[in-house]
Amino acid sequence: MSAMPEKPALEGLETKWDAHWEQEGTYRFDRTGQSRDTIYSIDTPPPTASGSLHVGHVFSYSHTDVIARFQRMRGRTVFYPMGWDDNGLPTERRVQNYYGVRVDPSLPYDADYTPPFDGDAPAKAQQQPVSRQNFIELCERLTEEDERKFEELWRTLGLSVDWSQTYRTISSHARATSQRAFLRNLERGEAYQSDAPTLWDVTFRSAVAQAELEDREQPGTFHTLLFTSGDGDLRIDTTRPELLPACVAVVAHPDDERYQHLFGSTVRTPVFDVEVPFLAHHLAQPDKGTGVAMVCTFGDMTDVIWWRELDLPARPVIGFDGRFLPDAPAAITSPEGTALYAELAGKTVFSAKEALVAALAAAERTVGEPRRITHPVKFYEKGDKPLEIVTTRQWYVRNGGRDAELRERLLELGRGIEWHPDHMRVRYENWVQGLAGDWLISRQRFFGVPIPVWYRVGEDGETRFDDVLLPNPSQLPVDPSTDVPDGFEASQRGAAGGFVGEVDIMDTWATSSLTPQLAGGWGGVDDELWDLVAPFDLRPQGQDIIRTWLFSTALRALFEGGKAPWRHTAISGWILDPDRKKMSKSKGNVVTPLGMLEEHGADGVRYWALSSRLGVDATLDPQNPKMIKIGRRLAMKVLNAARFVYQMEGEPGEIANPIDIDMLAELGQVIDQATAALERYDHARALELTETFFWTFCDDYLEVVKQRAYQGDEIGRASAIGALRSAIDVLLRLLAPVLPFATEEVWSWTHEGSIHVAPWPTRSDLPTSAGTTGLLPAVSEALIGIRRAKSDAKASQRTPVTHAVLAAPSTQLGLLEQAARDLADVGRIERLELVAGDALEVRSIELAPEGDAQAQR
RNA sequence: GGGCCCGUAGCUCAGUCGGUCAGAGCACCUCGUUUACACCGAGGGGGUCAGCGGUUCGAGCCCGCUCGGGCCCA
Repeated sequence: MSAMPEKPALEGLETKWDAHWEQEGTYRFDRTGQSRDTIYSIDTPPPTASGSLHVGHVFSYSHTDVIARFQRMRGRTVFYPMGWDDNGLPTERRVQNYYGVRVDPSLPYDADYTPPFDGDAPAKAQQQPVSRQNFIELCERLTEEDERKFEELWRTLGLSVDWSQTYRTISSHARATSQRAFLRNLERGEAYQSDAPTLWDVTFRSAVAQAELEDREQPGTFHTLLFTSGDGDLRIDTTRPELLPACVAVVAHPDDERYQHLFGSTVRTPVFDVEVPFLAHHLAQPDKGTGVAMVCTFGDMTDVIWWRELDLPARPVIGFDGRFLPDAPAAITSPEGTALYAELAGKTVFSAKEALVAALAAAERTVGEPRRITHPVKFYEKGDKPLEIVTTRQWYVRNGGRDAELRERLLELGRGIEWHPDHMRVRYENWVQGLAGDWLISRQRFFGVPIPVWYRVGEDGETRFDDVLLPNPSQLPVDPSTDVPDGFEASQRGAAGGFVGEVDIMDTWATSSLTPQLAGGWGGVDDELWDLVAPFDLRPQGQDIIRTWLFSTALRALFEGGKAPWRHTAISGWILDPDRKKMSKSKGNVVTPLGMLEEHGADGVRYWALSSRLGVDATLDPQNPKMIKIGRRLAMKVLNAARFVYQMEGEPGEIANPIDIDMLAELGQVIDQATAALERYDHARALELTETFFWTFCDDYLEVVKQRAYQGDEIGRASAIGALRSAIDVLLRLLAPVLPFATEEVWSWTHEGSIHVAPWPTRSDLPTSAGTTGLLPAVSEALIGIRRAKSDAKASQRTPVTHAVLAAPSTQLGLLEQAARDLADVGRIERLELVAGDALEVRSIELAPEGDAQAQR
């Protein structure tokens, strides 16, 4: 116990109690003697280490913490680890720019490597090539600093994380786990490689998955091209005339009256003069342009569908760099066509379009002027050039996109999870039902978890991609670009009869989808732990990553264990600025969370976050953070009210006074309702109930019994003090998950041990089992009447009253008589008369003459 | 084009099972410097529950349509 201060304050509580909790191991996860049922496990989102934490993080992580604290107080051993996502593009870029290096996977590891710069790399520095392993080590070094800052912020916010349970997505452990899971997917046929048209970012020169796409409205131009058909010129509108050399067919809708006679015939492309079939397909839109579309390999995903379903040849023209390939497709045979293609070779899409439009115009194979339009174009979410589609060999993981049975199992899994709020399940279901293909997990980047395979090289020197060489599990993690498969020598790398390593890495989600496994010691790392924590109780996360993180985690769990990775998922909303815009760095409306915590205090900030229900967006005006101020006021009130109660002298005794009993009975209801709300993950409701009662407790009950607690007879005092202390002890515990600092401070004045491991209150903690009678509400109402009478008379609330008449309906009259003495005391009423009436009201009030009022002071 | 969420006081939001639900806080106005609290307290005014129609004895709540806002997918 610590001494009760004369004037309690919120300042400094964060530092004081964080250090104390760390020292005492208050939030330490101790598995001794635990079973799965006694543990509450949380699959915490690992924030991106190289990013910065913003108020949205503070918001949603507070939602998680309140549940962790509630479960801990209910007696569960809480497994609440924290991860850092330091694997991925943001980290890759930051490390490149910080140290002035870039990965070259062909380089050997250098154990004594020193980077050319250390945070002072000039903007346009020539980046020094380093091996992947060296790059990973630099990443680990740099992100350690970020992670320390993050941890500090989380500690200031009061997250009850066990800081000895942290993991990093680029660590050796994470790479090994990620590779192990991939190899198991491969073994079971859930992962496979395939040569297929792939969405491709030409800037990053990497394949992109469906989950990473976004549509952006872009200006475009419609050109009308003239093909040659059996009945002469055939008009075809296109926004991508430059793909004409890649044209493999033209299509119209099977019901389109205009083209019935042409289905099954062939047409010739303008200028390149290639013969292509005129086919029917239901995806052709009759109302778009002339209703005929040219099919090119590949302009968009519809081309891919046509190509696949109509069994068309591939005539690719765009290379990995986004430029036209050097050689024309073999179908172009005319001298004019060949010559024209030679002009396009090596050009960017943009330049090729200009050149081809000019050539078409010169040949008079266009009609009218180009029409400017705006249309949605697919982009990589981190990219700034439209995606192209190129055919490449990639690795995929099955996800139900091409398998109805698997899709149904995923939907079933989703139905087995309790979603908070429930309607978020629909977003998951929409995503699963909308999947267009399997999950492309290979990335042509350098930093990340390598795909752990090698390929045999034939005696002819050709790589046999179908002859995959796997590491043995004890080797993990491996980097195939430097490690050597069993049975080979390093010298055989790339040699005939030898091997080559896969250079691609995995999509970051291929690692992030394993956060339960990473945190829980899956895969032989710590089997005992895994059995204790999996499946996890809770996955908290943002609504924006249901289609990525939540979905991919569910998928991996389905493959590994056949069931959902968690029992509950709690989805937090966005933070919006006062204009209802989502806060983001690019809009410049981001508030730094640490500054906010320092200015207003953690309890106030938490109150703001916890006033919002799950799944609901919250607004925050950084200039005027009303809710934070209200939370701060509540925390301050807690300090003052508790101090007032605890400093009353006298021993608590039997709860004998009717109003004391009724106050506790009301509190009993609050306990039940708040507990039920938290059990259904409705922290906002629990807070609202508790807070409302707390203010009534302070403003009305406390005022009413104050006099008796100080100067009443022994029985009256003992009853008041007993009721006050019981109530405060309960209220503090109800508020502890929301206001961990203020409540711990107060608790420490009169209790040993932390409030955060004290038992969650129940009705049986109360020194009375009586039901509510309506006395406390009646007293509140009477009190408001008395106060209003004084207010109307423009008198101070302290003004003595010589005589007051209070009318009440018979039901309340009997109750009020039980509290008449206390009411008279708080109103300073010399003679309080209770009479029957229709409504509870003050009939008359006689204030003492001014002189007497002065005398009171 | 399809799906989901939202629309309640000037603002931010609650409203559980259809029946004391027209609510809270903030803001505003008035009063008060009280031995827990001026980082304060007390009191007060303020709403056509987006609109229209339906179900019902009864609708903020259930159903349909319309309007407006947001998000996701195509």
